Amino acid sequence: MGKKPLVKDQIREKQDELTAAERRLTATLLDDSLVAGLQSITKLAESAEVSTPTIIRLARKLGYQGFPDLQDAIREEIAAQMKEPLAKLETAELSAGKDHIISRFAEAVSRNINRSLERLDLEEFDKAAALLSDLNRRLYLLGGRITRSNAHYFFNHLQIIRPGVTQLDFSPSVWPQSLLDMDENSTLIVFDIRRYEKELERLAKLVVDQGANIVLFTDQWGSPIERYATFCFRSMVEVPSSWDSTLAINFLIEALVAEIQSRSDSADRIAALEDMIGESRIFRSN
Amino acid sequence: MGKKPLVKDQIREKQDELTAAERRLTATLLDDSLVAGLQSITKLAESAEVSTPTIIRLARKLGYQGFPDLQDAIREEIAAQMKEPLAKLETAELSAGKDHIISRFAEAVSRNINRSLERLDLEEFDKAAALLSDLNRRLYLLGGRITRSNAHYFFNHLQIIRPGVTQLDFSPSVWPQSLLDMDENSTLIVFDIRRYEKELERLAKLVVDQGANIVLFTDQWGSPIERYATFCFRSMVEVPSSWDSTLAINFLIEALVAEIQSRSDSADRIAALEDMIGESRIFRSN
DNA sequence: AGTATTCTGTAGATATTATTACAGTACGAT
DNA sequence: ATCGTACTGTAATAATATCTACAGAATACT
Repeated sequence: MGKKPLVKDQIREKQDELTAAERRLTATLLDDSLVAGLQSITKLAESAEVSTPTIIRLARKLGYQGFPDLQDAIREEIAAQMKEPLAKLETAELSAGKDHIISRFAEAVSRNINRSLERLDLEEFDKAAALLSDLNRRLYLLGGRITRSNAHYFFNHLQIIRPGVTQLDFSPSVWPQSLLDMDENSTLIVFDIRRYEKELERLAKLVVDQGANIVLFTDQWGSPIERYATFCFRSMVEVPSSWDSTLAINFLIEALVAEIQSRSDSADRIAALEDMIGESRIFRSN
Repeated sequence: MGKKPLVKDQIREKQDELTAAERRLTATLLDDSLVAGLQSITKLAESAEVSTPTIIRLARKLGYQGFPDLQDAIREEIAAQMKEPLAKLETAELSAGKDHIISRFAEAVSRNINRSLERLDLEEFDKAAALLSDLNRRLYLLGGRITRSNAHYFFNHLQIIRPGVTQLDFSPSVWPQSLLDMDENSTLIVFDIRRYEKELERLAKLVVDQGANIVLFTDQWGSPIERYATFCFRSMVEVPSSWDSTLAINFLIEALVAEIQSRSDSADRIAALEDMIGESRIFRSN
């Protein structure tokens, strides 16, 4: 069985060979992500302001036997879309926005988070959260050229939630100092997406040799560090940009922060911090 | 007209008063985000392995006149969901995952990005992108306690794409030095979500007084800095966590990076940078 | 302008679907 | 065990949808 083409695409493709009434019809359909096509042929005819035979003729032009046949295809397509955690943008940005970067970007991001979540093993997530919540373990964070921001974001939160969290400097020259401390009671959280950085891999090896665990965040292709990692989270990163998107990675970070927070009852800790911030603010303001 | 309840919720609500066959039916429906309900009553009956009258009886129990009436409701509901750029997760994580943090988080994030994009004015986005692409202007970035990571992420990319980009230190004590340079040819990109930070606001005022522009990224409620900002992007940040989610903000950052990149033809610049990185890597690796 | 061609809709035939009435079945209570 | 109640499906009927045939309208081409 060959893969069926999407009705949406079929319509776009044949747009040129369509007649006026048929275009009125396809406009109504596309306007609505095809949902309008799930009504009865009569109702659809009314809302598109064409006659019912026009609808049947279109269905045949697209290669279907009749209207119910087309309807089945549409229903399947919509069902497939609904299954996705985050559906494509496509029809959302109406009028001028169709080809806007925001529109294309949203579509890609949806796909990325979708696919990333599909692959995500919830048990692994929970175990990783447990590991990172363990107050007997020290945490170290490290990112690459781009992902250092993500590492920092994670660090920023972890540091507030629990003690024993250290962010490694981006410069390898100062790593050795922290490296000394990493043992079997340590966990290194490392971010490495393409282009994978040699220095990170070398550090990972050293760290594992000293008995520490590694939690890795990488892209869909997987960093070489995977072989050293106890937990590995792959996220999709491709977007219509010269740059990769770390949004799916950020999603995981934020979800982990929420989970770790709820595991380590850190209400006291945060309250204390808030106090300190409050005081220092009073101190610094006029 | 009162707002109609969602079919999905109606089903869940009445779950207790449903009979065995009816439950079989609702299981089939919910399993499929209700899409199965858009088939003919006959087909639906087959796939749920109940008789057609059972379907009608369920429709009546839910308060509809008959099957077509229920179908209309379902279609509307699905149409509404399809209109959202990013649909809710809900049904996606089947099995054990329903109440998992990942599931709830994904739903919240969908809503956040959805709403944020709905509000987003594409023209404003384009104008902001143009402003940030203007090589005659210097850019300064600054974030708050949490958002400094976002600022850093943006900085990280901007710095590669174009010259004249500076990240302000998080500590207000060293601001004055950069402040001296900010004039009508400067743009300050500032991130400020709740709890809005007084220091940022004061800086914003000073900066505007000196003639610089401000591009602000804030949350749905809006930072006090809005009054000083030339461009202001509000994003939804609430998630089931003790922390706010900056994912919608990151979305904007990444989209802006893509757009700015494509405007400022920075291929040469990046190639040069890649060279430098390559060399320094060779240098550092044995 | 006239003719050929294509497009589109009307109306009725056909097929399918939704509904109803009723009967059988399962199950719990007395 | 028997009765009663509630559940479920079968089969016939009513309603509706789909499709076909045909004819009028629009368009393109001499």
